[in-house]
Amino acid sequence: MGVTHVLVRIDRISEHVGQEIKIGGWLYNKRSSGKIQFLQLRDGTGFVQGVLVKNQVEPEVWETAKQLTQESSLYVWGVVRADERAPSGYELDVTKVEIIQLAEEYPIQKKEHGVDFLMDHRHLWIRSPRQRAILKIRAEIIRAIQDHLNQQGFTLVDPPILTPSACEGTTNLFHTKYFDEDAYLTQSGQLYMEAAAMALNRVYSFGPTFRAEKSKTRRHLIEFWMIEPEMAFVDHEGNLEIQEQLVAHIVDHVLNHCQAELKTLGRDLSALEKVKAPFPRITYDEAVELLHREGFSDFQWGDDFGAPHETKIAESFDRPVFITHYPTEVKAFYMKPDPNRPEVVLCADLIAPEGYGEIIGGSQRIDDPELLAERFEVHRLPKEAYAWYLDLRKYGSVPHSGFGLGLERTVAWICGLEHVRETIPFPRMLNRLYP
RNA sequence: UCCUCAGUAGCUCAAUGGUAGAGCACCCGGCUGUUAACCGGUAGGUUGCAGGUUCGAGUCCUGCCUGAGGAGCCA
Repeated sequence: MGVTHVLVRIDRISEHVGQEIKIGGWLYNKRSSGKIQFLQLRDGTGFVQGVLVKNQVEPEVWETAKQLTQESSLYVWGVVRADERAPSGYELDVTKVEIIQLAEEYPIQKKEHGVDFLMDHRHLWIRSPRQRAILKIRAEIIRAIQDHLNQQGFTLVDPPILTPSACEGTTNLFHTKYFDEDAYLTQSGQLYMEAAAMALNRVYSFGPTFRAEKSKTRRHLIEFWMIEPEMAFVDHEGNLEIQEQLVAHIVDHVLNHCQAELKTLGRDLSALEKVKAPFPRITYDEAVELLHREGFSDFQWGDDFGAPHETKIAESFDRPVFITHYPTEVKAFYMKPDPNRPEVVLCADLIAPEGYGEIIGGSQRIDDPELLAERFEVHRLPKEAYAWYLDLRKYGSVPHSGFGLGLERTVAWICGLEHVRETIPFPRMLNRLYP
């Protein structure tokens, strides 16, 4: 028999007031005076302070506690007591301490550190309350997405990670070998999801994505995770409704399940509470007019928006905002042109509030085989490599739409973070492959 | 790839071209309610690397390396 079945989790400690319990955890910090010691304990589920008074515990227990170093692992026995002075409302009057391992001098201290130092120690940094809160919220966001999509009749489909060629043919891919052939790490599962939508109707993927871009900003990772839903028989307007319901559900779920974590992060909840469907929609044309009014007078129709433009547009709204009908030229080859106005496509980017930028890019896809072939010519894509994709329009093509939601940008926005590097356990960035 | 900034003790940072320092952490001692506890003490250095200017360089100059912020590109 293991020991875990008798351990109490710190997040359940309120159920054990007055009882003597055993917890397994780590010493997060220690404060002491001559005759009293305060042990700051964490077990991954929460934090609690253990208290030892010298003349109330066995001398061996006192001496054992005195030896403890920061991040030493240990079992602690003690009696749970409600205490208004404790941040969590509960304390543990320690009766016994058993050291599992006495930690060496711990590199991360309870003070400010530089980014480079913390990233070098990411494997330890994730133990801190703030990083723990972010990773918990990330997990709850994933749960909210899967719960919502499953409930809406979507089926999870996993596209390949090793691919024979580019999905969109624009960004730089990570090259590798597939025995004697060339292969690339996926930059999007979308084209495969279009195939899946013709088989299973409403589908979504959730997986890692790789971009070998020399991007070096607070919004970029080399390896990141995307949710890519694809829906048969759904048009542009239906696509937007599915997106706004999903995002509103994510925010609602986090507000309902992560109050403690949001508090740890100091997140402004009022900004999140405003995130209710429907979201405002403006066309690309209207966005350009808005930019002209707001000081970007040299912005030309036909240009794509940069980060400062997205931020300015987002500032005009208190909820995420859809920008629709971009010029065909600046968007991907598979997007369906507006039948009434072929110079723009039936697409939308969802821009998060507070300057977090684009969190969703989506569109209605081209379903006409001849038009799709034409787009291949314009974009100079090799038809042989995409023969299977073109097949989808030959054998029962239907109107369909889809989108990709960037998980890390969504986590950064909901958590109110400065940089996406904190939203993923071990970020892969331009200058970082370690740890 | 381009622009801007930075690199000094384990960490965070000071030091007018003139003896390299402080706080925190570690270690030792003190303290009965601490919240990044506090008080006293010990120890801790190839100032990113290579050149150059100078009587003298952490400081000025040149090149390189590493990192950060941003741009482009994107989610």
